[in-house]
Amino acid sequence: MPLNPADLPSLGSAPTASEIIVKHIREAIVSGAFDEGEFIRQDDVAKLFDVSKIPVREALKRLEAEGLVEFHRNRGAVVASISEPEIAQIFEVRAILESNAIKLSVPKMTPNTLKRAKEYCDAFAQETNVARWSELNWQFHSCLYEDADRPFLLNLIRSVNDRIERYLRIQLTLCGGTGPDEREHRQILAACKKGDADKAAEILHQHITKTCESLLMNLRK
Amino acid sequence: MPLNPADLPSLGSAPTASEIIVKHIREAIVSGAFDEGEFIRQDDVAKLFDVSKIPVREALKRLEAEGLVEFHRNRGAVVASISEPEIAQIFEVRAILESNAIKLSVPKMTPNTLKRAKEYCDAFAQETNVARWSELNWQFHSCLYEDADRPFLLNLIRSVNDRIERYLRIQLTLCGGTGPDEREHRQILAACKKGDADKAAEILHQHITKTCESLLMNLRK
DNA sequence: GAATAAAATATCGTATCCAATATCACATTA
DNA sequence: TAATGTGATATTGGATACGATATTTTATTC
Repeated sequence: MPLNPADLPSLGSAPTASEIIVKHIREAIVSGAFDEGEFIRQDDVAKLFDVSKIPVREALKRLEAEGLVEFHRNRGAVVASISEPEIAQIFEVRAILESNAIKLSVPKMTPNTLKRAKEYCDAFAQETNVARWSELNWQFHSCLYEDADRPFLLNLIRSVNDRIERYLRIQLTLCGGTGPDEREHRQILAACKKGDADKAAEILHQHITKTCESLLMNLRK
Repeated sequence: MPLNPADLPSLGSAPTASEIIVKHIREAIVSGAFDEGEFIRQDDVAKLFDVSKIPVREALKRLEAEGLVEFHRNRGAVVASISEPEIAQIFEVRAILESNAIKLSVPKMTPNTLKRAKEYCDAFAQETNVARWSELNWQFHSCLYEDADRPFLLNLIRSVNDRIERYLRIQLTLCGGTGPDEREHRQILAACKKGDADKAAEILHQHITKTCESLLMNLRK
């Protein structure tokens, strides 16, 4: 049998209440639907999903481990607020991880991946909706790392990205415009097409660093 | 008052039951006290700490997010077992993160840090107890990254290390001997003393890669 | 008005219960 | 005998109700 039975049950069965809640709250935080520092009331969430508080508390504990919420003892969970130095450090880690990921990916990159990346890039250039823009941005970035075939690294990159996406969206909502981003994306893509892994990594590193600087500048105003 | 009262309660007050349980189970998994794939029964843990199931379940959800346990639906939590390719990927990420961390740290490294690192290194060379050896190994490594002043990066490195420490300990228990490790530690230390950040990063990268190869070899037998 | 006391609110945790499901031993059948 | 079906059991996932504790807000007193 080609399938390992031990791996299937957790994948095949319906998600638990706590899993569903984790997913929704994570999405709400990442997308910026919650305000920074806003309290997430257990009772409110429980009523919203029509469940008891137990799965809600489990969900919040999980999100705490992901760095998306913080617990204040006997006061509850708040949407994690990230200081400027922390944002800078998270972007720094992004630059490190993603430049290494693309370096591993480029030598194995398929024409199909390049085609998909170009499509995301084109769609990204035309999009005006913030949520969709953010989605396409991630699609573009992550598909450049996929051929590296490093699921652990890719999951880590996703988790690190989740922590700062709300700030990127806030910036974009306030300031609009993705001009320099698109140009840099095309440069990265060109380096990938040429098979120049080091060049792609270098541009990507600069791209992420620049995004961070721009974000911090806009956040300070 | 120089302190913000809102930030204190979570730091100053006694940990919650769930926090205590997280800490103990994490330690038990990391240290290898649990067998890989072993079920962690909610009732057993609850009785052990003399609490109800709720804080236990919250603790297990947290550890799931950290990658230390896996849930099998309606069967419970098991100690996460990591496949060989996953181990290789985790070590690869370690090499990436830690070599970058030491690169950031070396230019700012204080004489005191170098002194502490040497002490850990010396103690490491004489130690025979596995748990203590592992502790000193981490102390040595992490103190080399501290002067970088990047708490987010350091926490990430710790979390990644936690996932594989149980395998390192198993290897050490079975095979003993830390000869090559100690020599490489001294080489890293020498590069740090000289202020050669790139050299330190390079040796560290090789050191971690070699540790991984050696671990996989021993695990396969 | 400032300091203290009391009430309201929400979390953290307990105890008990129930339903769904996975496992295992056993019985049945081909 | 081997494969399949069938309970019995155990454990999880979750509900409910309650108590304890800590924080915030309101009210009261000086």
